[in-house]
Amino acid sequence: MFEYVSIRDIARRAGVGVSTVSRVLNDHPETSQQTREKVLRIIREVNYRPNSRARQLVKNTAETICFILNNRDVINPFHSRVLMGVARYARTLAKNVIFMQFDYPPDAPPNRLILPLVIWERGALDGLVIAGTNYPNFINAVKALRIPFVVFGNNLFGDLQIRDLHSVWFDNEGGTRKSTEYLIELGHQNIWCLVDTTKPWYRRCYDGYCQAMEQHQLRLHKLDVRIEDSPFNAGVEGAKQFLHLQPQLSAIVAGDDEIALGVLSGLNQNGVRVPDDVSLVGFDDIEGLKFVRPLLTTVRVAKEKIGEELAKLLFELLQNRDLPPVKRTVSTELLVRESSARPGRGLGSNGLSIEVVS
Amino acid sequence: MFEYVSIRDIARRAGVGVSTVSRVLNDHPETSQQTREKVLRIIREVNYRPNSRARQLVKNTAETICFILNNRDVINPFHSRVLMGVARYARTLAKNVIFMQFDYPPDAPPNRLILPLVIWERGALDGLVIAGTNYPNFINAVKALRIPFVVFGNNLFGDLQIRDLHSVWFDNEGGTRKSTEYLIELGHQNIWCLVDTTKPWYRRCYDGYCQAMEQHQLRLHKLDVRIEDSPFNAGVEGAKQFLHLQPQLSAIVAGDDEIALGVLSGLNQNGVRVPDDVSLVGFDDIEGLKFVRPLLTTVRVAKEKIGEELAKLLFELLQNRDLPPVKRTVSTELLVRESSARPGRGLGSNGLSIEVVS
DNA sequence: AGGGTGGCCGGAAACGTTACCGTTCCTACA
DNA sequence: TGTAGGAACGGTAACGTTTCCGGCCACCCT
Repeated sequence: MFEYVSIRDIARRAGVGVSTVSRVLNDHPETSQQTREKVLRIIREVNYRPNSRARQLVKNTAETICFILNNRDVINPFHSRVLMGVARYARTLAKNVIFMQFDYPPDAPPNRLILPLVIWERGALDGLVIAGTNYPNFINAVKALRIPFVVFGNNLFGDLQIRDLHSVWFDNEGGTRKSTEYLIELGHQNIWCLVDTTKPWYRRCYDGYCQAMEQHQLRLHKLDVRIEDSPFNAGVEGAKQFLHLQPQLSAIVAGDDEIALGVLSGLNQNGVRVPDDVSLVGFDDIEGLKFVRPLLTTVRVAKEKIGEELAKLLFELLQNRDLPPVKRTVSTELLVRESSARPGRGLGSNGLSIEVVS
Repeated sequence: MFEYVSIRDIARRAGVGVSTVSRVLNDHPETSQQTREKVLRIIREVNYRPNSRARQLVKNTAETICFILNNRDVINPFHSRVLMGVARYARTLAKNVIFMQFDYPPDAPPNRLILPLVIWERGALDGLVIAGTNYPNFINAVKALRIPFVVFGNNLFGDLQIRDLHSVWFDNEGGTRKSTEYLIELGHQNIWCLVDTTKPWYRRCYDGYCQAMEQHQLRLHKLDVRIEDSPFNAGVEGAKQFLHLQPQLSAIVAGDDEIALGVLSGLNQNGVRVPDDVSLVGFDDIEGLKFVRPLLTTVRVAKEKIGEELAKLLFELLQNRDLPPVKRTVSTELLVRESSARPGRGLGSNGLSIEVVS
């Protein structure tokens, strides 16, 4: 190795006690100006850097949280933004963020779930941000460890008591309601919603769609598909079914942007033009779609803000362990672009393309 | 708080010494079968979980590395794959990965750089994976701390002595050489390379292109642009200049996929068809391009593999601090899709579309 | 002059482990 | 029977901090 200089060395060289050095390091007021300066000088001279592990041991804090991405084999653009939000917020508080990916079977009982070591052990973590796709068993297993945690709500499966959790959501329902209302205001009536209602998040989309339609006393049209792997492919498949419904069908609300892209692709291949023949709206505002024409009208989710709120809530919880469970929602914003237009042919997109920027 | 059970409690309850409990916990052989079982039973009964901080303190290891993403305000799809590779590899060794984003001015002297606390302090980290865009000052500042580190090489600026670093690269030069050679084999001769040679990584692309061209004694054509923010826009601009060169120009090698998309967009807008009029190849194989037609011929980079190699190299270095500096390169692979074809009109892409899958 | 007060500081216990070292006890072998 | 040796285990000193407690001294007030 190489020479390790500890607080005791500093104390010796400065001719003071270790507690004095500690006080200087931690900006405690009960030190005289000159001792403080002397100590600081020595510290700089020998390039002393305190050992955080020892401090954490005695202060019983890790200064670290864990962002755990469950049941995902990649960090998709959505979650990478969320992670960034968490990391950024944590940094303002000089806390660290451990990133961890973890897979677990949804049906294993909580006490049989083998959690990552860093979670199971004591002291490595102050708290946990649970992201990715999640099921009750994992949440309950973490709960049993009595470690403070917050959950990203939208991709949560099962019948958890949300009111017992600290969670952050984006407003899936409100967003889809907004996009549906926008279509209605454009003059569309025959609006279809393409979702997979076995997934709670798509289900909430559908609920938002229903609210808007019912308020305007329009008939509900649902195309309910099973999305296993690729939402894009589901969209392509959906488009095929929509072909039979043309031209009565005049607009489509897709559960997310990937589905919408599938629909777009499927319709294009069959000569149906968007938005001339059919209007299309998505959800999420995923990145990397600036190359696709027509530009997709969608609902923007402030992804980084979600991460920020997750971290903020967790640190609030760490400050006050008795904080009553709270569900926070990050609002969404309609982004009108090129894939939507008034019904009735010939009305191209150009005249209507308005970009809303926050 | 709530009751904290320590190794001493276990020892007391089991009627053994603390060292015996420790031996059981760490699978040391010098324990009898029955003591071991008794201790384990008590541990389960009271749900004891060892405190990792204390262990780390005495063993002088953090079991943790840090993935630091420098000078990026988002985790782009490329780096999210790299991070995933690092996290996955670390997990096989039961190590943790701290994720951190950090910005620094390229021109600040190393000793004036204020590093993140977790790096500067002792004990929080065993080593460092340096990713994102980097400059010599940061590397030197980390070097001065004597903390083991590895660097993702491709986005490195400046005249660092690479031979003094542990670094992992993907083969930018070889990849572009391959894609250029492929175009040459298709029959193209008038091939242009669109890059920004002030950036080392694009420079390496250009070098690869040159190697292929020179080997076949073809004339070099470089369109050298300055890319400040958006490679896509640079591509669009580049396309405009290419218009004047048509129809002599028959193929374009773009520095990366984003540039290529800009070129594609720019050419399309001006009625030049890809690949019928001009062939186009990119670099990186970025995700989310499955929606763009024609599908882009490009060079695939095994992004997750890069992360894996970074982590692997770092842990090797932690095992053996005297490991001589090594530069490892992850190979690339040509991905022939739809944006490239034989020169001479009318030859559409369909007949030539071959997907190479690893 | 004596006592009270407050600023400053040093000693040492604690945090929860691991690792070293020494002790005990049992077995095997001369 | 005596002893060597090894298995099993307990005590305790570390690891490098923070914090509590008590002591010293200077100063001020009565």
